[in-house]
Amino acid sequence: MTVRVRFAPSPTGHLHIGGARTAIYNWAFARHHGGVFVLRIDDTDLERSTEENTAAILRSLRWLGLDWDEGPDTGGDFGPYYQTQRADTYEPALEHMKANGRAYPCFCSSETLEARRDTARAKGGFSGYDRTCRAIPSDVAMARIDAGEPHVWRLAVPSDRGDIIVNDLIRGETRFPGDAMDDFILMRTDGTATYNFATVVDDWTMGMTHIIRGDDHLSNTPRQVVVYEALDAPVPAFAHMSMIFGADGKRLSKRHGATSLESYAEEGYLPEALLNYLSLLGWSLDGETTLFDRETLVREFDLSRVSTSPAVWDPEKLDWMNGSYIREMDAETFVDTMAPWLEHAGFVTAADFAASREWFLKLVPLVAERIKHFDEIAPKVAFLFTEPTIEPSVREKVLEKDGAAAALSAALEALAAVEFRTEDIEAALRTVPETTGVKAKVAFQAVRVAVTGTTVSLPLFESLELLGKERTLARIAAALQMAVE
RNA sequence: GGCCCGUUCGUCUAGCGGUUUAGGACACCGCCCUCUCAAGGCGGAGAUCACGGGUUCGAAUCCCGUACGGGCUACCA
Repeated sequence: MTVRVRFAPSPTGHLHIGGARTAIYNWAFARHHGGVFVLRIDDTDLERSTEENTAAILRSLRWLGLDWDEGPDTGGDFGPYYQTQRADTYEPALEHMKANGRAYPCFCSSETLEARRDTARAKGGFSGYDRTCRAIPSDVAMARIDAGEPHVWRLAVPSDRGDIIVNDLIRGETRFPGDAMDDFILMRTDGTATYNFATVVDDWTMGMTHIIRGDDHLSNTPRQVVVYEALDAPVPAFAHMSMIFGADGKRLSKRHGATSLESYAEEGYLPEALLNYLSLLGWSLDGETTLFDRETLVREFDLSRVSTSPAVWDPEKLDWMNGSYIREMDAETFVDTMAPWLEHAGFVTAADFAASREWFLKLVPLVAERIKHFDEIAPKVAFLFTEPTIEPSVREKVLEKDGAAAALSAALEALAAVEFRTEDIEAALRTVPETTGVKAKVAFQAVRVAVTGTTVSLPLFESLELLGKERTLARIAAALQMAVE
């Protein structure tokens, strides 16, 4: 049997980290088994669902490198792939359940329901629907419906159903007491299907073989199992992964920082790194391997290795991992990736990149091992495109230090005499401590500040080569003025 | 309140009854490298396996309970 799995986000916002991981696991599972990965947009929350959000979610999934075999944009034999467009399948499903006595109309008002629930809960024990309307003879019920009385349709949980056992692929056997099962609402007064009814009908009619989702749905599973049974539909296999928490042990939310995948893209994280990191949040390849590519994930992914306990989102580890991927990039790709960041900073234009590609390629090794994500790049290379301003405190600490002026003067002279290549620049600057008696560290820091404006910079000799002789000498001369004043 | 799930270094995890002085990764600390910062190399500290009972010759691993955390308990999804 072909494996069919789905990712069914609600377009009420951008793709969240947790949703992204659910998508990855479903995708990896499908690809591992040569199955079908389906994307369905669960847009039944009309109030909050938007087309923009749907588009953003698709964009984020693609950015991650996930592809789907069936979905809203790709089509497929099991469409439509928007839940709102599947509403006409719920009515026949309900008819089936009416016919076999597994659905019944309920005329209880929300208010009486609420009151009964409160008293039941106060007494302790079962607080679900008390099945009042289940006792109404069907001809009476039909008459009331015909008379136009408002009603919902409820699931009739068989009284002899017994415990519902879910053999979860991640957590193993989970048993839910049958007598704690609620005759929950399938169809609302307005004729729309509730979540637990709609998803089951959708998953069934779309031929899903495995439902892989967050464990916030674990408690919904026995309810859904009973619906499958009432529909005489095959029950799919379930796998519930734990959720992602923030550092405080609460569900990850906005107050923990960026939670949408899009914001990570905007900060210059690489999709490969996010995929890798997210994969490892609740799954392990072998306990040792931390860096792996998409093909390895597909080859090795296994639900039995998915963790049962919640994982805490760790931005520092993501940073490390992203940095690691950045360092592994080849220079050409790096240049292409950094281009938009430098353009956005206003340093260069796309044309500059094409014209000076060699120059940019030289910049790569200097900056690659110093950033964790691409939005850190602009400040590090700013001195190459704009005139640095030297903070008074830096000026005092470095340029006005004893020997700094002498060192700058000597550096100016030595550099003026050489070709501007890294090796020659280094050789020239190394003569400065000898000729002036100024300590190398002091001399080099003076030059660094003169040229970059900062005490921390990219490697000095290489930086000077990239800056070029003219600009370098001008900046050192200007700094020398400051030093002697 | 009821039902369900979870609990191994700060964090992600390995571990599926003896091979464990509980392994790896991030973070942290130290040393090396070194023109600053990184990156890299080497080393270190860090977990009485939530707690309490069992079962067993033997338990992080199996069972029960307790605590704590989370989820569901809606005419939300």
